Amino acid sequence: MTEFDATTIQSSSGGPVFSPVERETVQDRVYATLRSALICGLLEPGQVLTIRGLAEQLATSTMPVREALGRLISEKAVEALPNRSVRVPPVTIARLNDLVHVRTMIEGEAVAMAAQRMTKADVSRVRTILLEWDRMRSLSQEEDFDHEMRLNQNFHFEIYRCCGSSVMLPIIESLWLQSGPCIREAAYAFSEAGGVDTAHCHRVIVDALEAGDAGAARAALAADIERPFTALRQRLTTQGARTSA
Amino acid sequence: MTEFDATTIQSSSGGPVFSPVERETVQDRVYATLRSALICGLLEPGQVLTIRGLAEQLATSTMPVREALGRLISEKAVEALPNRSVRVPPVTIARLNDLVHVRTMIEGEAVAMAAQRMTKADVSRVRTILLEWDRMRSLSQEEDFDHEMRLNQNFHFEIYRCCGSSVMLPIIESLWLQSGPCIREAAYAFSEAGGVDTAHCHRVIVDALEAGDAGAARAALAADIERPFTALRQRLTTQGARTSA
DNA sequence: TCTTTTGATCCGTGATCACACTTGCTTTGA
DNA sequence: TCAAAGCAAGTGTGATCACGGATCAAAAGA
Repeated sequence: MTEFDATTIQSSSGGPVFSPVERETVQDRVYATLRSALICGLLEPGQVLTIRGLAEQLATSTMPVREALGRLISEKAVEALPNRSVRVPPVTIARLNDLVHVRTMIEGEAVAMAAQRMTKADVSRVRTILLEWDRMRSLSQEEDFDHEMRLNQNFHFEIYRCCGSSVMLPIIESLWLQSGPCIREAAYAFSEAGGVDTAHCHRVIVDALEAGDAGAARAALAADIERPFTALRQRLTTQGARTSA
Repeated sequence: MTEFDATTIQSSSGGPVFSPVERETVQDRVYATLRSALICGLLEPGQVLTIRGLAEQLATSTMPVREALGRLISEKAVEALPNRSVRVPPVTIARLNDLVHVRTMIEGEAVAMAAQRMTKADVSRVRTILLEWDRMRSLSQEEDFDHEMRLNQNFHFEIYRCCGSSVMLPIIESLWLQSGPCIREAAYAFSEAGGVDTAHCHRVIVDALEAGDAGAARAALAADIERPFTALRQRLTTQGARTSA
């Protein structure tokens, strides 16, 4: 099985020339689009999504959309109302605290595991993301939230991928999907309070990873997760029942 | 909103007569059927599932089946092969260790949280399940694995429901879905080694919950999760590549 | 006898349609 | 003027069909 057939095309170095082409279905593209929109917070909490509406916007039939929505529902990224319509979950303080607690526990374990498994190459790959981040900050004065959130996501998942648990990764992805709609607002709220600490936080994490200090990495990540949510929590408690309608 | 309309039918005691009827779609029934089969280990690891085949067995069209399978795929209960066919994930030692580790962490946190929140009524409800278990064991000499696994599931989730985290519950359900196909074989393997300790384990858990001792509850649960898997792990290492084909 | 090719069959994907239910607005009545 | 009935547009669910790709077995060739 691990041997190549006699007819397998090989390069002069002995390796195979072609890697399998990826076959992306329409459903996959729809799912990826919605998922990205959810994680980046482009969809407002409480917003109702209709199959036909999304199908029209995405210029497909209803079929790929309903299956993509079904996947998102079972990942708790969107919720199915008893009317059988679906909406992105509204943000409440209870749900916020719940998400922060679970994320701290699970992602904390992931970085702790990663800290004891990451090679020098792994760490330097993560540092590269931080460098790109710094360059972006210095170049563009106006803040590009979409790019920043994508870099943040890459930073974290580059680490999580090193934890060695293929069971944990999908769980963490689901948690990010659930906290995505909050995060955007949280990022805004936090940016006002001064977002430079985020970079500092990330640097502490990488240092801990490089030193193989699992406890320090876990603590630094906990701070990183907790920080934007405290700002959002304050905003929710003060202006109260705005999103509860 | 909390007031009844003037036209709301009320009983003589003042309460409403009718509660909302549940609307179960075909897709929900298909999903529930597959899910139950998966958790109870009725489906063999590595087995390939076809949409048309399941639709024929369940006497429906392909539509509800493909959507139910889509949900199960995104919950990692089954896996999608590059051929676009789906199968029950095969059992490997690495996956086994991964599942045990993650389950111990997450479910351990859940029982620890539950230990500090459960009321006397909650604890007695859990004890009732153990009593039913004892009665079942004493009555039928031949072992009814299906019933036993359902009681085990009820026991654990009755506790987890008390942890107060609506984010954790779906994650734990997904983990059970993933370890279901292994568990059946593990239960067989463990039953030979003497399964009376399971009842003891559960009793220790309930005692810890009643005392509100989070640490003891977590430790007892960890032992409960670990035990059947060690037997299965031994079996896999000895007879080796049986399921790897 | 073994390899290769060809053909039929099966399967997943996506499109389209019919049906039942919900929703929101208009009309009708007091 | 207001509330209730009625109507119409919109939505999710499920069935059916067409199309492209995958799989497997039989047949043709070396």
